Amino acid sequence: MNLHTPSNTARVPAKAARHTIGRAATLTGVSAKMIRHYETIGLIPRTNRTPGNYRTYKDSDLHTLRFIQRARTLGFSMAQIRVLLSLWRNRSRPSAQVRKLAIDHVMELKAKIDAMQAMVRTLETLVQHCHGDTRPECPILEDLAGEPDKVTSRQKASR
Amino acid sequence: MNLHTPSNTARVPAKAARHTIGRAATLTGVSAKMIRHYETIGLIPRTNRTPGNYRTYKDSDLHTLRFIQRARTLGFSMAQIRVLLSLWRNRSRPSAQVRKLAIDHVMELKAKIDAMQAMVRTLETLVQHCHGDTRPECPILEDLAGEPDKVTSRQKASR
DNA sequence: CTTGACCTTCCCACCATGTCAGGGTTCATG
DNA sequence: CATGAACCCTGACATGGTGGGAAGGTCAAG
Repeated sequence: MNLHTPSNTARVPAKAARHTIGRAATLTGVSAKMIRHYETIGLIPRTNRTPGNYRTYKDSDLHTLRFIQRARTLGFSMAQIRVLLSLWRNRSRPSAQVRKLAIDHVMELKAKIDAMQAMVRTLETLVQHCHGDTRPECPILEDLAGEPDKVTSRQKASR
Repeated sequence: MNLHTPSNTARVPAKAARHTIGRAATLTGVSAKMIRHYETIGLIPRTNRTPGNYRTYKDSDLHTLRFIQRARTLGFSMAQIRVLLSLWRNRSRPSAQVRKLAIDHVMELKAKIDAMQAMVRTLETLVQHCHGDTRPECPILEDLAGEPDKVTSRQKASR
């Protein structure tokens, strides 16, 4: 380990620690595959390489990777993260821009949540009315088949 | 229109109505593109063709397509729909099977909803604490950057 | 016969991630 | 110094569900 740092540990300020992609992956929670991918799509800059063509990452690179990982955890898309990164790096960004981006994302999330909740409501109604035994009658299939439909009336109301 | 049916309308029982893929698409809400796709992946059988190699759809085919469309609306995956279709066609299915499939799907949906709601909670907290003006200070970016983090404490609790 | 609307097949793109193959590098140990 | 394990490199292909487009065939109406 410590690929190219002098084995000298006490004298050097340890700032220049460099890591291979595998170490960067375990240290940041971003898989090596994804790190390479982010590089090819230009989300992160190309890093230095060793003479043997291995990518090397310094601590500030890890910081960026953790930023990306955290943003993914919050559900931001790559496109949004690209913007977030540039705002992060821009010391004079207006926080309103960041805030707007986050609010837009929250609205997207809420829209998706609403859509899925509507599905859940319909499905739960159907499930409630299905015997769930060995008999073939099944309101779920009847609903999907668009049959006269005594049960849900396709839940046009109550949305 | 009515590509190959005799223009005779009164005598023929009108059962044998056949439609081109475009008509099938507008009548079912499934795009022509998707109808072809469903055929190639074996979700629906290959239909008859006209002498000019056009696909033709009869009313029962439209019924199947509407079934698929409705199932997509409810968020079922292609794999699940494949099963649902076979259960639908099997007159002696036990309704328990259908019910279980629906319940599993509901659980998947709820898990996704929960995950997204967690994102929303975190983001809304961050948004609340962001001034959103011309100043660069921004708790959102600070959180993403993993800074000491006075605001959310990454919301470890309250899950 | 021409025109325009429709159809055919085939290929590419998205998004984020994983997997696999075939080969090269690094480094500790023998 | 040589070897082997662990790691890295690139590149290709898959996922799921959908859209887009190119290049060409078919149909019906004018």
